[in-house]
Amino acid sequence: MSPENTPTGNVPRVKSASISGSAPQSSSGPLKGLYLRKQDLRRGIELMFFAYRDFTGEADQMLSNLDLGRAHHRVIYFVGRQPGMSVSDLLAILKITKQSLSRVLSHLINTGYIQQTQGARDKRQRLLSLTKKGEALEAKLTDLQCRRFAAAYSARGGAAVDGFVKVLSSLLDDEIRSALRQQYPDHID
Amino acid sequence: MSPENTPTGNVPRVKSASISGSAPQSSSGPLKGLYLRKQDLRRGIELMFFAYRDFTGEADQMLSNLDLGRAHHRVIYFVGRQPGMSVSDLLAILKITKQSLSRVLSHLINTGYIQQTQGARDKRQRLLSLTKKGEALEAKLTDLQCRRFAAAYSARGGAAVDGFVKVLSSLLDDEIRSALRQQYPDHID
DNA sequence: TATGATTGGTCAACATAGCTGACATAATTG
DNA sequence: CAATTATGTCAGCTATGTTGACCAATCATA
Repeated sequence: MSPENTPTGNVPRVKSASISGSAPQSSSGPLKGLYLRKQDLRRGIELMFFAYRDFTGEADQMLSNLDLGRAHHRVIYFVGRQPGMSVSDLLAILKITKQSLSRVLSHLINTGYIQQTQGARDKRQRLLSLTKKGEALEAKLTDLQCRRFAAAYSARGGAAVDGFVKVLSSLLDDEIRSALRQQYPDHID
Repeated sequence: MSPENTPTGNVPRVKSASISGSAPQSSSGPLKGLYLRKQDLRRGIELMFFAYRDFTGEADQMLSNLDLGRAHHRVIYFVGRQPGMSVSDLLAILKITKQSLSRVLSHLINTGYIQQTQGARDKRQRLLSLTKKGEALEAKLTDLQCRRFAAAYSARGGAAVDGFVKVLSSLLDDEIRSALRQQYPDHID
């Protein structure tokens, strides 16, 4: 990136999407338009990378002790969130192929974390839910991650949480954002 | 998770890390302590999952057209961010094994995206930097992701960005957070 | 009711990107 | 000189994604 190599003290900005045309002044005002500098955007990129890795790290560790991976975690998490969901519901959320899901899901069924029941209205459907064993694992994993969020939220306060949720929502693809908007009744969007 | 199955309208909270002992009241005040409900924490978990996927999606697409993957992207990104870094610097950032890095890095060197120069002070070091070709690719990829951040930041404003950065920082492992604190002069932490 | 679409599953093969373990070379450091 | 460090390499394994080709059961409808 050529503007990255501009000489000392320069503050390059991205050349798109300015909402109000007004340019930023001086520095470091908490509410000023001064958060579109290249360095601020890169900080966002890097925070997403590191935070995602740390956010998943503890759960990954616990999972590996059970010979499970992050893919299993996702299945357990979303089935626990919405028991009775169909396989195609899950595929739509995870956005992976059914062959990829099958490997993981079969294993979770064979090892007694997840059970399937035939759909009542549509007998083709295999509705997914956690077994007692699955619920116990989901609880441990989700508690781990919730604790991390609770600590971060508590440390930063409600206004920061509000901004966090708003910005994350705006980072989503439109399709996903509108899907989530329906699921969270009090979603900030 | 058993509290997940509590009957209608219940609002279970996580059982740790309350900073001020004060309990939350009523609902929906933007600044109140009412952001530690289980559903709020799960929303955070899910937003991280979806936002990270969407955030990396566009770049992944562009990379796959060049027969590169996300691992190559990380190398290109961090070398572009800090040209002249050593291999062990990069390993410390990525937290992968040198064997994993080697596969990706060798490929990037062979295909002319990255070059190595012998360290002056320590001749064992191979200092990494982007070639012109590498700079061009880094620029395209980073621009893609910066655009997404710029749009989100613009849409939500400086206060939201501030909260976003604060909460993401607090989600980090301590070790990473203190490392980042040094790199960003005006970091909110 | 016959046909076509949907839901879910399977087999096979492949790619990416992580891992461990065992070595090797060159340069630095004590 | 000996130990440590920085880097690289070979070999093999695992997890998780991908295509493509099928198949069976069920549903919806002309």
